[in-house]
Amino acid sequence: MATRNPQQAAEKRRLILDAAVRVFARQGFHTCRVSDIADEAGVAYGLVYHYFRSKDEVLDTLFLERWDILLDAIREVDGQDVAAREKLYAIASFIVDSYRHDQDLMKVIIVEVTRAANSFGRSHLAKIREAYDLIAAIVEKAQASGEFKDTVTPAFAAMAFYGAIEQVLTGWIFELLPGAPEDFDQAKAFVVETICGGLDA
Amino acid sequence: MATRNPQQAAEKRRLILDAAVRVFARQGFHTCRVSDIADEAGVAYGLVYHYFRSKDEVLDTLFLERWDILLDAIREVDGQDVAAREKLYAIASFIVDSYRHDQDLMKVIIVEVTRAANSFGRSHLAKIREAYDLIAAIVEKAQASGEFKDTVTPAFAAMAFYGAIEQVLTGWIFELLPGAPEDFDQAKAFVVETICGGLDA
Amino acid sequence: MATRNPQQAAEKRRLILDAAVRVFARQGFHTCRVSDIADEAGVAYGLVYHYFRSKDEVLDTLFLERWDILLDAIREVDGQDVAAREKLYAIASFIVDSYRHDQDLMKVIIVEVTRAANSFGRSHLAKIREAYDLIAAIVEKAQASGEFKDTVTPAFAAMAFYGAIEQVLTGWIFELLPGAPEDFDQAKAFVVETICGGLDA
Amino acid sequence: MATRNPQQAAEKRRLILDAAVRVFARQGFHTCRVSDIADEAGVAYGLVYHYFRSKDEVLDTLFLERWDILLDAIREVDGQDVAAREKLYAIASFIVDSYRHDQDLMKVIIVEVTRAANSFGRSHLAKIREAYDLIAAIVEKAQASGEFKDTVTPAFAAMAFYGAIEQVLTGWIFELLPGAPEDFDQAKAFVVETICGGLDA
DNA sequence: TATGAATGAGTTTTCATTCAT
DNA sequence: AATGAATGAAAACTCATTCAT
Repeated sequence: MATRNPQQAAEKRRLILDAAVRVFARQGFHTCRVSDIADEAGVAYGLVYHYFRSKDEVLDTLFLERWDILLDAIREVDGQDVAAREKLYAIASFIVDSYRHDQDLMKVIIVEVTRAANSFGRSHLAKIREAYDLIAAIVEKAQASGEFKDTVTPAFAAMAFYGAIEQVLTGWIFELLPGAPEDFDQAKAFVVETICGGLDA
Repeated sequence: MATRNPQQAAEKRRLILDAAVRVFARQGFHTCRVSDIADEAGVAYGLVYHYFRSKDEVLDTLFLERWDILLDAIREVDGQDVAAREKLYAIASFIVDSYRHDQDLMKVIIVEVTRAANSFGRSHLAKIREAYDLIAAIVEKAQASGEFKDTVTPAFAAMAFYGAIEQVLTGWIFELLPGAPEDFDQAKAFVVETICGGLDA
Repeated sequence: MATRNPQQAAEKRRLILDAAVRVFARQGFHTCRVSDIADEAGVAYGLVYHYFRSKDEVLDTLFLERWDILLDAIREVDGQDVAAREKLYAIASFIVDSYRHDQDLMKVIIVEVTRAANSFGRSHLAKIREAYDLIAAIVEKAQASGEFKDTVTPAFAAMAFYGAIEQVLTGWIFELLPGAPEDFDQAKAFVVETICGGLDA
Repeated sequence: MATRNPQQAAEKRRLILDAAVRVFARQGFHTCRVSDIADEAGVAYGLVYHYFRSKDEVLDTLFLERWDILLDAIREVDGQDVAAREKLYAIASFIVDSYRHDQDLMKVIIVEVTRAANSFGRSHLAKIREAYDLIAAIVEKAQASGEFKDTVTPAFAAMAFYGAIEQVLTGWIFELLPGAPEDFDQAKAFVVETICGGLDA
């Protein structure tokens, strides 16, 4: 058989990545075997190792692809000339929509990386932290401009904001919160309403 | 007396549990070996299996011991006749103090159970949820009494509140947030300030 | 508590042996644990080791007790002045009655010792062989006296005779043959009828 | 070609099975380790698990391969238009020749499966029983035709016949009976002579 | 005699990774 | 690029036996 062209090769790589998302979401990273990924992708066992150095690298790739998109989104939001509350809404919106659009992928990223700081997330801590820092910077500027009170540190506020969102996604993932389509948009508003507006009457 | 007294036996069991906390915190549950626990406790390998059916059961025990204390604390707080904001402060306070008092134990519970819903936490989801539900009930009553706005659902507010705290602890655990002694008390106030008071000026 | 008298001590030992029979019959020698025996006997774990050097010795004891009785029975039968056919009937009868009287014990002896020549029976091969030899001697004398044909060697005839009986017991044990009370006496006659009379019309 | 050819793969599998026979015969199934099989076969540890799900499955495979051949042989014998006595001779002959041809394999099958009804044979009881039933059917037809007396039930006669043969093989295996080459053919005749002709003069 | 806690050696199985084709 | 056979390290768990009381 003639050598496939680069385009086709890239497609196989993608095929494996997409299969990995489904398998990781279904079985968990540690519970699945490399052969499960190959089977799901419909390719030979060894091909996974042709495109990736290790099982870890598959997850690394998935995480980095997505997280860089998130970081870009946050940076873009930050660059806009809108209120901080708007910015936080846009970020929450982006994350929630990411989940709505590809639940498996976000489940994998949150469950296997972001909330697995002791195992997998460890090596991505710096990358994950970038998101927190970007959010903190938004808060900091809002405090400087007087839009936000300065009763809490920006770093703390960023953690509270991100923690709230991630907890909500986790709630959906493990069916602790109702996750019907309409709940997604509601959640965006709720997060901002809670963090910015507060619960107090 | 025909046998070692129960007191001594219980002490060995405790010895193993305490050693496990240190080992799990240091190496992670999945990365450590049962022999690491035995070595840390200074007992023979087999004794771990004399007191616990499996490595899992050791972690189960640690989690349940602590989580039941947390649930009791929340229930007690809820029973008091104080403002909801006070209650949330008391809960945040309890959790933060738990961390201050035994960082290893809380690290293990959060990293290996609470945030590992896909592996270990799966079997404890119902138990974990109890905490969310208790907090939600506090919010619900506060909304009914007019102390809290009813712009968000109680379940959502509970997740945001708990998610914010856990994220802060995670920040301390992985050194993403300053965790000096004075930061602990500050954090208690910050959480409530953020969730109840909101960031808006 | 005052020291038990020898009588009582012997009783405890018996208690353990009898419990072991039930446990070995139910779970098999290799599958059961020493603690199962102790539990079944209602004594402490360590007491088994007070009376027996090892788990093996418990089975050894059970086997030797019974097998010596069998050897004595065969010798006694052989000593009587009756036809060889009568002798073989008496031996078959003794073995079948042993099974009828204590199915668990005979199951253990056959399944765990006699038919486990590769593991446990290995060390008792000489003892087991004594039975074959005694039977062979009976056959040999019968051939010499003209009661039996000398078309087969005595050793062979003994193996065929014993093998037939043991196979029948095995059939009962594993429910491959009907084992109702009336089948026991029938079997005694069948064995002799087959081995001595032959199947040919 | 993209992969080792199937022929080679099958050969490795066979290599492992043949090595297992030698190891099981020499050390016994329970006493040997999987690594012993791999070493004997000259392959890597893991390859055993590439071809077989477990150590048990290796023995399962050996047993079923051989036992199905035995069942086929019995069925073929039964299909021939010869006297029942001839049929029983042919069966005894087949079993004895099986032993002569591959002593290790037959030792393993008898010692580890057929006579280990409490452990391994348990799961093969139905399969083992098929042999008894086929033999019983032969006896039954012979009784119907008048070739055999009907003094014993066919099921019983089958057990006596098979038990006698197996006991003889066991005698060879454990050197309780002389197992010189000439003894093999003699044994075939002896079994039939004993079971069909009887010992009585 | 009696108890049961304490010991630790031993083995199956899993599965990521490598490699010959 | 593609295949899947081959490799072997790693660890949980079991349980017979010992021993302090």
